Amino acid sequence: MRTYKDIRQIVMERITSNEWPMGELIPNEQVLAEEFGVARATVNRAIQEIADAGFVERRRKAGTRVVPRRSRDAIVQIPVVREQIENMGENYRFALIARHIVPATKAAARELSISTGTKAMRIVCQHFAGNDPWQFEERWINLAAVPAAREQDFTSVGPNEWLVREVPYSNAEHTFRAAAASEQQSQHLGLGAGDPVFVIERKTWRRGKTITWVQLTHPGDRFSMITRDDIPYSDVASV
Amino acid sequence: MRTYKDIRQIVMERITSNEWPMGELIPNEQVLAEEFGVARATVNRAIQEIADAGFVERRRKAGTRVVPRRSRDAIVQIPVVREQIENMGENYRFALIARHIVPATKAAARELSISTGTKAMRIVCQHFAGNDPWQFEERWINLAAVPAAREQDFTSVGPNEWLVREVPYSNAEHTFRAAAASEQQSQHLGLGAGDPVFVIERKTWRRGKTITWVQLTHPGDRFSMITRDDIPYSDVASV
DNA sequence: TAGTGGTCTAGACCACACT
DNA sequence: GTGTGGTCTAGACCACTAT
Repeated sequence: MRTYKDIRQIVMERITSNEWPMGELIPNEQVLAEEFGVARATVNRAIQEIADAGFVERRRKAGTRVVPRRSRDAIVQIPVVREQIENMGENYRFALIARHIVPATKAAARELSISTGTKAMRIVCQHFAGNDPWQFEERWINLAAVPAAREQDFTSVGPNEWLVREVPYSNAEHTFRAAAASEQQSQHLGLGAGDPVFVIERKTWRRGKTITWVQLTHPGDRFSMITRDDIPYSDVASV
Repeated sequence: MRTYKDIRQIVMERITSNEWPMGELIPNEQVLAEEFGVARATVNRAIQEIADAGFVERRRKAGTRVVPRRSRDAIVQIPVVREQIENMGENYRFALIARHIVPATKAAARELSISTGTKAMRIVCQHFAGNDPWQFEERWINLAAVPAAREQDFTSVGPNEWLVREVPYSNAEHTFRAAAASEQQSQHLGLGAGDPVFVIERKTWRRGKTITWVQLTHPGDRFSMITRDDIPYSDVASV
């Protein structure tokens, strides 16, 4: 018997082979159910998932249409620094450089959505792969959102690992960019001044309160992010 | 009546509020169906989608368990350069710098999975936002995979737009990194030698044949990628 | 108004993996 | 062996929207 997965694959093949051209309507559920000899609900599930993946658009009465241009999404795994280093077979080490409770700078206040001058926690630290510096971390924590951070000294458990445990479900915004290393960054990363660095900037919040804002800086010559984006539900050979 | 979306949200709230703690089993479908007064299939659909989003793991006989640590995925929209520039309200312009059919270099042959010295198409071009250089493009096309490229001069339609039309459904691998601008890159992007650039590298293939390998270089001080990652199916305020 | 997708149900049977 | 999730069905009714 044909399962919804079979149907999902057949439909995807008809799309990717241009048997059903971009921009055109495909047969309706009733017709496909008869063709495949299954209930309409089975066809519905198959095509529903294809629509979720963005290859077709469905509208009541109008029918289901192959989406014209496939704008490509990449799913990037934001690395968890300890895991990333250990997966490389290197020894992970973390070093706290500074931990202060100080008035927020203008930039920090803007990112944390607090008033300039409000006290917040500033943390600077660094992560090593073996003996090589891997990541330099500059962080602000909004103490109004996470008051328990006051009790943490962050010498043994890094701020990220602690925050992930403390506030497991938060929204996030990431920015990736290339920059020239600041003097402090280049010193801690063992680079020359102005050398290129890859910066991941992350802001997380929950229920309207910003929790933390952090800049993670990596040596440009030793870091990259890779993502592999295959056509789902398809037999298009992936290698 | 309660819909599967209601149930999906209620279940997500129980997860994100730690009412159902990380690592623990949640009640089985039958129990939840009775609690919510719906059919088991309705509960199944709700939790299935939560499992697809990665918040729970389901195993027959073992039940459904809240996934312990939420490793964060970011969904990055790979920009389509023309759209990106036009969305900024700038005028898009494209300029072909070189188009040759030449023996593949060692690096190009490796990336295209062809023998060193096999003839392939080399394209160098550049994209402008208004009068400012925005992206410098260095591309190889595998002529064995896309023979029709020989007939294209790529003076009016850029190679990317042409390839997207010619081979709409291909698999892809993206790499993001920071680098120092090469001499050619810095000249065309109006940068100083060694200035930081953000490089997007893309390789696409279909049915085992690599189609193209391209490096897209952007001025580090004018380019970044941003991604916003909200907890789905949840009322966790997103601002 | 009519045609399409969206969803639910009650029941059934199956596949898997823990015991 | 047995309890869980995985899937299918036939029918039903609803929601939306193109015409």
